[in-house]
Amino acid sequence: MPELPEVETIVRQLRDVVQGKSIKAVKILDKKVVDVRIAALPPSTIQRITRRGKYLLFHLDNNNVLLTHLRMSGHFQYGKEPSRYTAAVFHFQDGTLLTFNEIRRFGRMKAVKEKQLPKILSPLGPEPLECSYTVFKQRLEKKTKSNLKTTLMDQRVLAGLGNIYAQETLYRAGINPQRTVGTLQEGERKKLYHSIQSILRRAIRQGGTTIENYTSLEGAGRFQRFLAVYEKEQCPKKHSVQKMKIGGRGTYWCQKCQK
DNA sequence: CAATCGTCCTGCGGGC
DNA sequence: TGCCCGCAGGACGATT
Repeated sequence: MPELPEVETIVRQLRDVVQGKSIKAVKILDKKVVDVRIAALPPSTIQRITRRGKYLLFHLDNNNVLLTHLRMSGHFQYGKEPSRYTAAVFHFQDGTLLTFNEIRRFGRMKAVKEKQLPKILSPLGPEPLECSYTVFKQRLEKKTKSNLKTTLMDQRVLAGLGNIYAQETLYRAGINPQRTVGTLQEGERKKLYHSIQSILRRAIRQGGTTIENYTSLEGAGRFQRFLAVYEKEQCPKKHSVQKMKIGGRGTYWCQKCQK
């Protein structure tokens, strides 16, 4: 499940291989996943590739943007022939190709105008890695009665954390995911803030986490080596890890390390 | 306001 | 061995 570090990794790799290239033709194989209007756009060059939260954006000519969300299993492949999961194929002027693939068909790619972006992206909270502690604290203040882990995954509060990194940051901060936001002491909140910063940075450095479907363009990420609780039986201190549902989502945590 | 539930969709694992 | 069933999960809307 691509979260911020995985999307950031993919964005960086896409920049290396397709930024600046001219799109000759787009073939859409799954109309549910990919907006058919994309095939009708005038021939364009990929000017820039950016990320906002878990969204990935291809900025084309004429202020057109391909707004992409990978959800659970969306992924790109460069220079490989389409597979049964390919939703769209981008053919470039130089003869190379990029495929957008989606196994579970939850991912989306749509065409929007640059001008529409502020409005479309306005519900999103700040970028975790560009967010000061003061802003982080302010964001949490609006959710004092809510469950902490669910709040970390709420894209309107902070944009980019998903199920894996919410659990990992809480472990590192030593905080029980069942806690309510308002019960955090100042010291705990600071520790959580710093955990988010360091885990996301490290995960990006490691090329993301590869669990099941996620592969970046260059293959597997390496952060799964550093996971402390997610899908683990023991935490790094060899305590047994619990699993429970929080907000309907599987949650791993250590009863001894997280209070 | 917060939590829960249903929906979308497919692969996979458990059970028999 | 093979089939069927149910689960998982990000976002979002509807309901409790």
